[in-house]
Amino acid sequence: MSSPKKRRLGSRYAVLGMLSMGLKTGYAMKKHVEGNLGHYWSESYGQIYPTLRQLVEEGLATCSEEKRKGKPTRNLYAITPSGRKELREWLVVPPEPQPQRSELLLKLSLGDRVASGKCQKLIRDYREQCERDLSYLGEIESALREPPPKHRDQPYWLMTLRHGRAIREAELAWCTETLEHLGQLAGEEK
Amino acid sequence: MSSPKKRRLGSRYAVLGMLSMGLKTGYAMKKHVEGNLGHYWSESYGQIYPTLRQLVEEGLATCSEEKRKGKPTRNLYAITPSGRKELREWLVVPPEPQPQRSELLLKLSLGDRVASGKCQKLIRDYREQCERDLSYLGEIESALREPPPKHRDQPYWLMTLRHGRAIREAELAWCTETLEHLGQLAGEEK
DNA sequence: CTAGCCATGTAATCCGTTACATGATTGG
DNA sequence: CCAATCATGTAACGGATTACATGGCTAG
Repeated sequence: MSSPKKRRLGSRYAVLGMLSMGLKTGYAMKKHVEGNLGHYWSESYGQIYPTLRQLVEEGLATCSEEKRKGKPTRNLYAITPSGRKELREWLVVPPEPQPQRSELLLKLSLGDRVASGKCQKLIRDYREQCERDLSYLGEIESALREPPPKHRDQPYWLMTLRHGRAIREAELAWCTETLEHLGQLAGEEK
Repeated sequence: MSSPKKRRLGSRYAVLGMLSMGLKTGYAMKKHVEGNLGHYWSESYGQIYPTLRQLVEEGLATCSEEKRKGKPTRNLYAITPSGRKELREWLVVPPEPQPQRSELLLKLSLGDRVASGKCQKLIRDYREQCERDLSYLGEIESALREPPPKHRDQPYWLMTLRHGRAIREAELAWCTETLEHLGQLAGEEK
């Protein structure tokens, strides 16, 4: 009974979460995702606005129009008590492992089909990407540590940043290792 | 001009790649994905069969029906020279960073909304998942190393396995670190 | 004046999984 | 006889991005 339908609903709770942080407009949420959650989350307007409307319909959020002189009218959203409740319930459900696809690894696994230099380029490009990611994470982190008024969520945000750093550093090490292996393969070939 | 449409096309090349490895049926490809690529790729029948048909239409693969006594009839596919060419071209295009979403990190970032024990459980569960993944990767690896007849792709498959291991080990370390941080937070709270 | 930001929203499209439908053979 | 495995495929659904459409204000 009650077939165990697997619905993702990620966007729904991301939006609800941002409401719980005090973000009030769809626009602000998009900016927040781009600027702060970029390393582990993404969200598009096409998801955000319909989701906000739906949350209001379900009574998990409220909406009020704000008319301001000299600025565009905007819709201000706020989370309701039942919204907070549903968010808390979702937070404690262990996320089921999401099947991830890595285009890089797929390409690498077929590396035998191309010249070894091409494979190495693939890895070197990826290594550079990781380095860029690391410096980007560093920027977010220092921005987050700087001002005295610690946000209540700050300690948790730091944990997510540390995760990003740990992964990227592991990837860097793997790139180095893999470049060596590719070099050996290219050598044997001759 | 020529608007830069971003199409993913991942499944297309995954299938083409498996054809280039000598896999001949859609069924076999599904099994191969489940058994060997599971740690970095997934593919469903709903993708595989239509893709195979499309590849034949485009001349990148051929199809022949094989009738066997005592076994179900099956369609045998094979890659064509132009298929190999297109695959090789795709292989050297650097994959653009795919926006990834981590439900775990999203939940953790909102950890302030639930009791600290709940957060710790989230991380402990995740740590166990990583450990399971690691032993699964170990199984694949030993199966891959065992028999003398080295597959031509074996060295590359080992690289992807090392990637999985590197990431999972980094995640384990992060879990440990994060549990400590959560413990401290819970302590301060009192 | 014009580029860029604030702000909202929708429609088309793509990508992918799940569930369903079918059916033969083999091994216990 | 029944379950598992081999084997193929489609339809429905869901989730997410992209592109489009609109428009006012501000700073250079």
